[in-house]
Amino acid sequence: MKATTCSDAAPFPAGTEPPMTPETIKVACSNCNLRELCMPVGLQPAELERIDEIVATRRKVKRREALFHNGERFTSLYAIRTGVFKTCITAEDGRDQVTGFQMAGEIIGLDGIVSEHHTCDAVALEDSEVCVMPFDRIEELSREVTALQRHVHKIMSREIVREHGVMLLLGSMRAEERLAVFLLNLVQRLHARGFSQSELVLRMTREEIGSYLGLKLETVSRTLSKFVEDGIVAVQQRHVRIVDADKLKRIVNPPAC
Amino acid sequence: MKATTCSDAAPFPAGTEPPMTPETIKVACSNCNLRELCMPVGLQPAELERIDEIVATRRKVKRREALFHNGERFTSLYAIRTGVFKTCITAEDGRDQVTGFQMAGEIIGLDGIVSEHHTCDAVALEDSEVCVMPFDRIEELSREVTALQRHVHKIMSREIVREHGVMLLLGSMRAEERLAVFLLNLVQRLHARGFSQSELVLRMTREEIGSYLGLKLETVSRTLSKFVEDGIVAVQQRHVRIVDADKLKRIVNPPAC
DNA sequence: CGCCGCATTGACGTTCGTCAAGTCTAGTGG
DNA sequence: CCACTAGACTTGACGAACGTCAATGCGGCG
Repeated sequence: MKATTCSDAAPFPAGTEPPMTPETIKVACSNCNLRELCMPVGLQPAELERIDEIVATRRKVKRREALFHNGERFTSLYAIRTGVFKTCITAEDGRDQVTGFQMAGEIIGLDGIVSEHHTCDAVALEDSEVCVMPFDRIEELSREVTALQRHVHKIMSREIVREHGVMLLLGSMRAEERLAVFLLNLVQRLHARGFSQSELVLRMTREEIGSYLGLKLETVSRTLSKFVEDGIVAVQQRHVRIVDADKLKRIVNPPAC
Repeated sequence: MKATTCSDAAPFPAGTEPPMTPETIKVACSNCNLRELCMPVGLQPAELERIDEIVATRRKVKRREALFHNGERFTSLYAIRTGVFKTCITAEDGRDQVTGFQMAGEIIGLDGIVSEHHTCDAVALEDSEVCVMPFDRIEELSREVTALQRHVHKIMSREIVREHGVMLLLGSMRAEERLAVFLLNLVQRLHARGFSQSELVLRMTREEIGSYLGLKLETVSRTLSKFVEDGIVAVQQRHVRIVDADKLKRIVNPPAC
């Protein structure tokens, strides 16, 4: 059985408009099949029409290419249409830290608002496509469409809450717990996008996983191997099948005493 | 010499209005001396007047008391007027993680926007006072006052960027670096509020510092002791004097090779 | 004055990082 | 189509950093 992943046969058809020239395509959120992931729900038809004004263009980003770089001027937020990204910051001494992995329907670029410049790199882990949403347009429209204003606030708040969770993970969990949390989170997000609950393809290297989880790549590899020994997952390179989800959850939440 | 701290003789006089009844005092941002810390700058007089509508009341919070609890319904953001808070989340198994320490002029409660419920506890580390800013009022007004809208976005983005920094710290720094970063950050923020560049009073326990930095309290204590041995700081209980700021900075950023 | 919470310090153990060797796979070019 | 190579991954041996456990010290408050 072939693992379904974000880039393999998507549960939603990939395109909703007829074929066009690759760059600077005019697009509409109103009939985008990812709408329920990245846009507010319960909009009036008139509002929905206005929301379409937000997305200026789409942009394709090839594997290993950056959507934006640290230091670059901030102009837009990006909604991921297809593909997977990592965001990472780099310390002065060269150490870098993956701050997140983002997939279809998720928004990147929020870090740039405060200083008008991006403070991290966003790099595609596979060939990807994003909707470019100029931020001044978002601000303008969210003054008029209350639901959009609320939605923007929620997206930012959600990111803050997510990061709190990562801080808990990095601050107080052991390697096995970190990896278990990571796998469960990934598979849950993929499932929300119509993919398998038990199979996934890692789009990132062991080193990138390690960077995100505050571990060295060898520790990630060893911990995965231990999960395999314990019959919790089956691993073949980047293909992971969760064999015993309960055991995996018990690593995170040991049975109450 | 007595260390100046957030609660000792403040560089700005504590009150800007005549004495009133302790709870539910009507207040004005327009003549608050913390304005440049928590409000947008460059407002028109008319806008400034409208901003005053945001703060509904003030609220005093005693040491160890919570401003809000995890799970509580979210209604308002809070601007700290005096005092210091910690925010912390608790995992199912009881472990908890301090996600930040906040002081005068900083905003807490952003975590609650996404789900309409707070996802962390905010606890005063000393007797404190906050301005209560009902969020629906903020949203309403920020539809009309562009500078406020932009400001709200920046505050949230700033929190996201701050947390990226904490992730870097937790994910890849050693105990000495973490503590050095922590002390430098604290003293820098206090300095921005008119306090000493070299002296501070820790309002939190070693355990709380450890929780924030992903270390055990013993490690915090030992690392502080090492800093004292190395002539970097002088410590007496919670009073810390930075003796050699350069050495402290060199722990974070070792000289380039 | 005595108690209690907080902090310090030491001895020891565990976890994870480091270094190194070796394997596997996907991608490239002949 | 196949051989080659570079990058990714695995595994082992060892060591360092930090956690754990425990004893003790110190200060503030009732």
